[in-house]
Amino acid sequence: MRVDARRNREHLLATAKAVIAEQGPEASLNEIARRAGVGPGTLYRHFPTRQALLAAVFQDRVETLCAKAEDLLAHTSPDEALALWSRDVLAHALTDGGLSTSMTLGEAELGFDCHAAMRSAATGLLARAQGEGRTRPDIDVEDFFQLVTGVALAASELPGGLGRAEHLLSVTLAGLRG
Amino acid sequence: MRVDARRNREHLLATAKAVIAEQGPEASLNEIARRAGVGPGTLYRHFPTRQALLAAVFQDRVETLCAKAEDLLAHTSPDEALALWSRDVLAHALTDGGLSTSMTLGEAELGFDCHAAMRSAATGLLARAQGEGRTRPDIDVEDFFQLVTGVALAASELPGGLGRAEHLLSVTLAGLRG
DNA sequence: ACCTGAACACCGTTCAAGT
DNA sequence: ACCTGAACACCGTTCAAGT
Repeated sequence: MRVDARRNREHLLATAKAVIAEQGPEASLNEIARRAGVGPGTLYRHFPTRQALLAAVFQDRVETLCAKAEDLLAHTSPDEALALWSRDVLAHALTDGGLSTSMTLGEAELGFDCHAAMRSAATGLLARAQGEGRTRPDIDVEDFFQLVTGVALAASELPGGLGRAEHLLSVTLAGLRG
Repeated sequence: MRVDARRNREHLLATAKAVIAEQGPEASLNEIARRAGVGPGTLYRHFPTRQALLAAVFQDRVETLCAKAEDLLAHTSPDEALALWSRDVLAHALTDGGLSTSMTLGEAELGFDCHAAMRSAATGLLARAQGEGRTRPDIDVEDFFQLVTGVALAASELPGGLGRAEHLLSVTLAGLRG
């Protein structure tokens, strides 16, 4: 990779993070390129699809969430771990519409498959909560994610912020216990 | 209202219903006008905003939902009425992305305020379920709607259809009972 | 090898000109 | 009074031409 290419990529990514923080994940790609002082073709060269760009933008946060899952798995009781991680996922989801992108991301992008990473982090927490804790056994990882995603999507449409979202999440978590 | 204006309006509405059934609520307004054989200005004259158009398109279904609520209020037990109505709302939501529009609709459009209508229908069902039934008292109508909307939004992003959505809803309803 | 930016087909929206 | 459709400023996306 040529030096100017590498520099372009980094600058595009930094610009994308800023613009997406301002305008959300639907931000105009042309504007990102414009602000980065680069032609639209250059953006497409580095990030062939919007999803590829979003994966790169959110990668850090998803990795942090996965690390947090490992940590909770090792140091917290089954039910509490699941509840705490759900809240973290919710907070991530409410920041720049991060979840819908991280969750929906189907295929590996840039050697980093957000969907699989989140799924495997959640699988451990959920299985333990179902074995040693009080979580209903007829729930799978996909159900769990859809419920948390649902609360996040609904809460992001109406005002109320994280506080309201956490209230809704507490209802959902109660449902998961039966 | 002139006869040609009235005819244009009706034809636009019918065309909009068809196009939205095909492409969802984000369908191109220009295309709706084009298919109706009318200039875009004419569509804007009759429906000044997209929300106004969507309100007209979904009005029948929202009215049906409200009538159903009245019915359940009169003829079904508190808990069952709330559960059955939730399922109806969910089914509506999964058809052409109907819910997000009906729910988010803030102000009166065409003398028909979807949001208020749905809210008042739900208020009766929820209050009764909290008084005579087993529903948690710390839930208000807005919470209830957000939770159902959340399940609908999440279920509409991933495959699985109404069946999967009903499974998720059952978890949420369990949560509403504490 | 990589960047460039004009170009294409769209979008929502407006508004002068018509009837 | 109502309709018309060209026009405007955008959008995502592509690709020949440059360096």
